[in-house]
Amino acid sequence: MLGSLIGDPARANMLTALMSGKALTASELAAEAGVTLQTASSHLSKLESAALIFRRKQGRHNYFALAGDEVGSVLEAMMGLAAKHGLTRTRTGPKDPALRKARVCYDHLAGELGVRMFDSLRARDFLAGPDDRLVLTDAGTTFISEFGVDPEQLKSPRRPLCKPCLDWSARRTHLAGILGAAMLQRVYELGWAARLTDTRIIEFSSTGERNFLNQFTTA
Amino acid sequence: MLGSLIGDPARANMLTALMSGKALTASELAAEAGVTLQTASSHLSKLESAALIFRRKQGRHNYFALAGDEVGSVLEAMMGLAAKHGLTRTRTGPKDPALRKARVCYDHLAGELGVRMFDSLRARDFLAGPDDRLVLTDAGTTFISEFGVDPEQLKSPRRPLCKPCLDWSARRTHLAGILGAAMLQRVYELGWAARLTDTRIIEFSSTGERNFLNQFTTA
DNA sequence: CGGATGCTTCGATTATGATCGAAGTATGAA
DNA sequence: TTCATACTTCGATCATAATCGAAGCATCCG
Repeated sequence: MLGSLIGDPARANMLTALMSGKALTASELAAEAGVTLQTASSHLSKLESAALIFRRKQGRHNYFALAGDEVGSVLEAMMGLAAKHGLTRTRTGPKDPALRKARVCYDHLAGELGVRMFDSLRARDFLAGPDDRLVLTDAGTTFISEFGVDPEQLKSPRRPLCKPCLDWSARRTHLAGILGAAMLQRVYELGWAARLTDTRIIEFSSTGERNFLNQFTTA
Repeated sequence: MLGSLIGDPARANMLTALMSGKALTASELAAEAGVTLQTASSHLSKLESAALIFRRKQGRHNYFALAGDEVGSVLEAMMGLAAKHGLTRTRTGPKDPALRKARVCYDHLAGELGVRMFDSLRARDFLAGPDDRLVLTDAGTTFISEFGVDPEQLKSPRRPLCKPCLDWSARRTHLAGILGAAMLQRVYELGWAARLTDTRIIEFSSTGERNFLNQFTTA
């Protein structure tokens, strides 16, 4: 059944990664999904059997890609509806504590710290409006400016400024959109954290984490 | 997660029944799904929490319906893909012959007649390009103008003009996008067909259907 | 050739969620 | 008012499938 195939978070994350249009190896997809290679292999076999993806073997590398535009289109429609309705994933996210704590989701911060940031911005009225129409308040604009994010660089006709993104591990919302991406970039610039190579883990230094928690207080 | 919500067979069967556009009671939906009333109730609660359906209580009866045309559209796309890939456990498309023939998919024509329109436009080179980049040809622009659709009103920065949409019942493509919606509106204006109240069925008069088949010939 | 890397397959573990019996509440009808 | 019907909620049961360690196969590279 298509729904249950896509409904598994690990498979959903792999399909999401493949929606970029790039062909990825099993190892890369395992990292995207935050599962072991054997688990990923098992999932990929199911997706392939369902003709949602196809594989191309190059030596010892297996490259996987979405089977066609129709697949991508349906996935996109589903994600759009899911995003609009703020649907909760049933899995609680990856086992790896580091991934649970802070990781890359597309291009913004996810995990407990990602949720923390969102909650903080919400609690302090830096973000306002219902989840499907989040806006940055004047106070919020001031806040991010002082944090080092230039509001002027956030304008884009094609991508929302603020967008809630349902966090896989925390079952709550973290901040996506242009602002989410810019905030993560700023965290990198400040040297508070860095992305571990070939994973989605974002590793904070102890000082960086302390600074982050202070900056994005929920008290 | 949307996928897993829809992926459960009982829920899938209930959603399928609701795609007719009619509101059904919990008891009716339990029968559709082949589960007890208490199980159905539990499932319906989940679907309602996910805003995929809404309920209307009339005395002791609870009527459930899909939350909107958008939900129906996504479900239809999923089912179309599932059917095409042989992933479905149930019959392809609705059992109601009227729904199979012509129904609303979001805001455009689906079903056999919807596929017929698309095939016709394709066969006569009114639409060109690969499916992910469909464009209206000059001949096509002339054709739709003569049909009574104003090309100037079709411009939108936010929505594609032509877009293929996988048809649930026919396992083939029907036309979505602005043009698809405009064409359906025109069919209504011409009095060839009308949407049945409280359903997604589009009912053609015999004259209307004859005219439609002539207009969108595949010969 | 031997060791490293990429990946598949097997099998045991366990978290998850569908399921239904039981019980309770709300509404309708006689 | 009593009984029937529609539906919700609770909780125990258990089937399912995701998960990863272990092992094996295929390919690459020094």
